[in-house]
Amino acid sequence: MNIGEIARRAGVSRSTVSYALTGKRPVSEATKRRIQAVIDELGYRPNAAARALKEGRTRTIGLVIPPASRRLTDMQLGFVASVVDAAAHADLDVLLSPSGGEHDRSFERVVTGRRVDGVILMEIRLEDDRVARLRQSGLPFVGIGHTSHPEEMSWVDVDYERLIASCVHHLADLGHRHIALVNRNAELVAAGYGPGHRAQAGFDRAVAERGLNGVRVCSADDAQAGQTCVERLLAEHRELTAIATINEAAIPGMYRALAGADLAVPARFSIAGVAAQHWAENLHPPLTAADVPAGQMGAHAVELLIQRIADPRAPHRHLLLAPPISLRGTTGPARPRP
Amino acid sequence: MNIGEIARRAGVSRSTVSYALTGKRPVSEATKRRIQAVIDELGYRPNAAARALKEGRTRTIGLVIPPASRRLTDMQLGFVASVVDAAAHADLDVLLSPSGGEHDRSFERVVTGRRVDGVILMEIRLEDDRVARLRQSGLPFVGIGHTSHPEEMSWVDVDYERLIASCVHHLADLGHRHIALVNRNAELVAAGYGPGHRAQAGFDRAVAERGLNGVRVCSADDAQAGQTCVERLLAEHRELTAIATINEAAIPGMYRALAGADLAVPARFSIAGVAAQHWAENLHPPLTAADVPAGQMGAHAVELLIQRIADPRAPHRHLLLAPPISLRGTTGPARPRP
DNA sequence: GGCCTTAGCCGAACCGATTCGGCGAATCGG
DNA sequence: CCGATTCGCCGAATCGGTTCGGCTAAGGCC
Repeated sequence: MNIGEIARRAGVSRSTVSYALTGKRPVSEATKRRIQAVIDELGYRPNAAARALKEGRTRTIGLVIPPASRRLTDMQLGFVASVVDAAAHADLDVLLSPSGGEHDRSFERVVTGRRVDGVILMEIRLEDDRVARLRQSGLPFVGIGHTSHPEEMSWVDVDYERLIASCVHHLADLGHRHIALVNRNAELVAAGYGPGHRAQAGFDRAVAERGLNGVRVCSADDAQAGQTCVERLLAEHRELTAIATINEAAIPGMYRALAGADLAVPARFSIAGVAAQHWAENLHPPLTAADVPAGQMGAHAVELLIQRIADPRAPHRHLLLAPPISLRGTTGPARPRP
Repeated sequence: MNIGEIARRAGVSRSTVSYALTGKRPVSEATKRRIQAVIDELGYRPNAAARALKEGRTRTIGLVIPPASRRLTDMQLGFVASVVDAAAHADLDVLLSPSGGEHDRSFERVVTGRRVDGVILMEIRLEDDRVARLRQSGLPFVGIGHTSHPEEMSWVDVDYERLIASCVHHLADLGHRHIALVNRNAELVAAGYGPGHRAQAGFDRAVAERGLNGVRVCSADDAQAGQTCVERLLAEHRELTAIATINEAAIPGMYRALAGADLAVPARFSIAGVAAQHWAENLHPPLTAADVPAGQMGAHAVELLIQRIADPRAPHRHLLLAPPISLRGTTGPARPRP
């Protein structure tokens, strides 16, 4: 079921079959039809490996995700889904590669084995050696997130700094003077996870600008941890009346901690955050949050990558998204705690 | 940076480099070291396409997931993660292919373009034409889930029938006489989604065996739908005291509906279900459920697939998992509703 | 009618690996 | 010391496509 077989049955040469399929040289209508008939009959598809070998491109992109052991957040899941979707629309296949854990063999295979035409990198650290690795390999790549040298690569990202600042300003406008930031898990932030650092920066800036009392804490990325984190927070900072957060997964636990402390939301306590729209809407009550358009981001990343593959020496492009805050009713006027 | 370059710099032939790397023929230690030195210096990796072309295998497996538009359940996410993980451990790459939506081009490419050595198929319908397609193509594949002809393919699956029956028996043992089954969304079940049908079968069987009053409903797969579904259920069946469910995503909404109706769990109302362990544990209160070991299932699927690739004519193997119910405190003795 | 263009097709080289047959030298047994 | 094995390596074929140069016949032009 190779091109030679098709050629033989159609009574033409292999090159003619190839040209009939790609259209890169003229082939008579009659011959085209004859070839197509044979192809349909035998269900022939060109061998991807042979084509990749000769053409020097694989029509495949790599998607580097956090290691499987770590659970993806709802937002990350949205990225993956939209990347896969956008790639499918562009007739590209997606090769998944978990990295950051123990098996960096997968990442190495993808980067250096010429298995893909380009790479989309998720969960980027401020100093990320995968970026260095990709840069030196010359493989086109686009980040979802960026490093401390944003100009040296193409990326799309969420402007966590600005968004968290917006949350703080929003809360301050409502009269809140004592606000906590609940960040992602401490190891991630310590390892230089960009969103974690930028959220801190935005929080600090807004707190300073408004002359507020700000507290920063980290919580592991699950509901249980969110609950104990906020319980402690409430106990240790009795004047606290609001929380800003980028830790999606911990939010249900925060709700529980507040309910347990008899602090109704938003009557007695306010929460605002940055989260995937789907997640924010499905919380109860729905979270007032900057809705990260995960679906668009993945699509943009694919688009950027396709351009980069087409012209690897074009200047880098960046896309910093700062969606507006959707008021859903978890923030209200400050009321001092009893 | 191809094998010829390495060979030239090491002063040997290309075949010797190949044999030095694969070890399929003896090569002297001295030559091996010399070759390895050149390889390390240049950072050479064999071209995957060329190797795939010659060897006739790609060292890649395809993972066919539900279309990106649909959100993956926590359980499905667990499958994906564990498949990727297990594949990485076996030095296999994973090609993602969304299917079932509009872009079945991706599926066709994977199946017929010889881009993968085998396929893992998720979310299988009782009558699934992708299975027919794969069978006729001769490509080895393993299902996570199975069709109405279970003997004609290899698969791993959760014994929903037995597990839901166990839930019902457990509830009956606690004295519940009026039990509802909350299934996955209606379209999916109508389309012949296996777990949905088998859950119904198990529910009906157990209800009949214990002479109970059983109600079957479907709920869309999100919290909001779960809430309205249970609210209606409670209103229309005032004697109901327990729910069995396989609809993970709807459970938080069910909790809310019960709380809204002043039915404390488990004091006045009981819930038992089938869910990913991680999900059940992170609910509040933690759900009494048969914990689907999503992680193991993905690993098993990969293992089965590897065997199948190695010997495509070996008899099919099946793995039907029926994990025990973990009592976490959402079920208690029946108490008639006011 | 002769010459030039062009459409339409063929043959062969090539991409970068694997793999098989074979060859020279070293080793071994008798 | 000679024939048989074994070791270590090479050369060439091969996988299945794409692509380039070239050939033939038909058509256009003066």
